[in-house]
Amino acid sequence: MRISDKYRYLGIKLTPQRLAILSYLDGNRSHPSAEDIYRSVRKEFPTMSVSTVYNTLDVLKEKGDVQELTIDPRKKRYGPVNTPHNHLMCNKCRHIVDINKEFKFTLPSSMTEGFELTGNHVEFFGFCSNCRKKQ
Amino acid sequence: MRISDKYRYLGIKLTPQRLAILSYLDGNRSHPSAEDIYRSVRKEFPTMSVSTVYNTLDVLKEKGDVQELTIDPRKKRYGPVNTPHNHLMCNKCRHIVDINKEFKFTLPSSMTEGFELTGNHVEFFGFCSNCRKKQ
DNA sequence: TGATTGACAAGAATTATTCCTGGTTGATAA
DNA sequence: TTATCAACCAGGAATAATTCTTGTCAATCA
Repeated sequence: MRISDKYRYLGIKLTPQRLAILSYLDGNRSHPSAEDIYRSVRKEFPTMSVSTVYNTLDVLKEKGDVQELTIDPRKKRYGPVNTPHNHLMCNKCRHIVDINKEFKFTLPSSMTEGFELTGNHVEFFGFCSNCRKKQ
Repeated sequence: MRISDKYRYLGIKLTPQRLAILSYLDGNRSHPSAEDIYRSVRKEFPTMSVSTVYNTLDVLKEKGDVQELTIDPRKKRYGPVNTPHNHLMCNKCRHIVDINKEFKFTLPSSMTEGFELTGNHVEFFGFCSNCRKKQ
């Protein structure tokens, strides 16, 4: 099902704002924050407000079309679905390295409590070469 | 190296407050927030302030003795190192299920950019049985 | 003893996010 | 076509978590 059909089916409008955010995220590997998205989409829609960005991201996330990433403990970051988002973060300086590798695990259904799994995210942590020196 | 020796070696004081937080987290599987830790440790140290909790957690984290967890996008949560913290979260209602399974894998050193790895965290996401009904 | 430094408490300031309100739009049905 | 209704959105206020700042204290060391 195409996404526009899906939204029509759900009785939800795929408004220009929503499309703009979706297309900004499509293929985007930079894990932007809401603020980043706001700044970019605002060029096209100067009247758009931050709350609309948050609202929209929530809607798209609920529909499974956008991923909320939890790499950065300070703020939420977002990305398209269907791209692996695995990261390695330094405990000290928060430097983040992308791990371009996909991990496929399955969980025994006894553990999933009826969830429909849509993806996973593996976060490695440790100390980067700079911070290793004095720990 | 014992932790007290390590801290002496680093020229850092393992103060009563720091010890209290360390021991509160030791073996703790409830992924408490800074607030939770504050409320608990305050019983023993009534004068302790929230900023001390945050400072202390930062120090302990930098030293690799405490893990900052990113399960909950609303606030930071903390846990002892060396315990697996894997989760399954609903994209819609944010319901979180603990996955009591340990995933052990390594990364090829070509990907780690000189990091010293100390752990990992696997987060599964999807839709819980309630939210599956209307997506 | 005096100076230096790390640690701490308290509260102010900041920042990301959510909430609220009122107006607008677009689809639907009379 | 027009009325109705719900979804949508902008703007800004409110909230909650976290960080920053400042003054004080205690331990360490010259």
